[in-house]
Amino acid sequence: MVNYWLVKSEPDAFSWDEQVKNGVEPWTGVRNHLAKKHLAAMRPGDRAFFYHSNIGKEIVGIVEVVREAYPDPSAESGPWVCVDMKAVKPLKKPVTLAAIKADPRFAELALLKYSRLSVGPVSAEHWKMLCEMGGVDG
DNA sequence: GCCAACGTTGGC
DNA sequence: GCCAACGTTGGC
Repeated sequence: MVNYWLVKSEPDAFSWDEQVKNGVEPWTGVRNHLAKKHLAAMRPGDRAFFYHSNIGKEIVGIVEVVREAYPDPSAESGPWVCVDMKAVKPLKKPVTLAAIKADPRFAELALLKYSRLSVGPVSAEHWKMLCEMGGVDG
């Protein structure tokens, strides 16, 4: 069973271009308990949208989880975890936040419902719709 | 255990 | 630069 997710990054801190260039990258720095719960639920093979927050405000690519949650080396203390992500492919056409908001079918999407959550689930239906909007196959 | 104050995130 | 949402902290 493959699950789908959406992860946010400020491109100033870590961008899709860097993800592509580096290949496999640890997804670190999550300091929110709900987001951490989502990280811990990820399994190798799960896929996630890579979203640029603040600058761009659009989904720019698809990544795949290659290593399940392990202790976040960037955390000095606490129970924080990270996963390793691998770039799969960019969207042919980035899907903007404005475009997502304009479609009422996305009202329940975690990205909209919990705007400050940096890691959230995406339903299979939403995944398919967003891939179509982005011009790629899931 | 409640709640006000404060900090951070992220959209606008 | 502002503000809303939300998490955290600290006084009581």
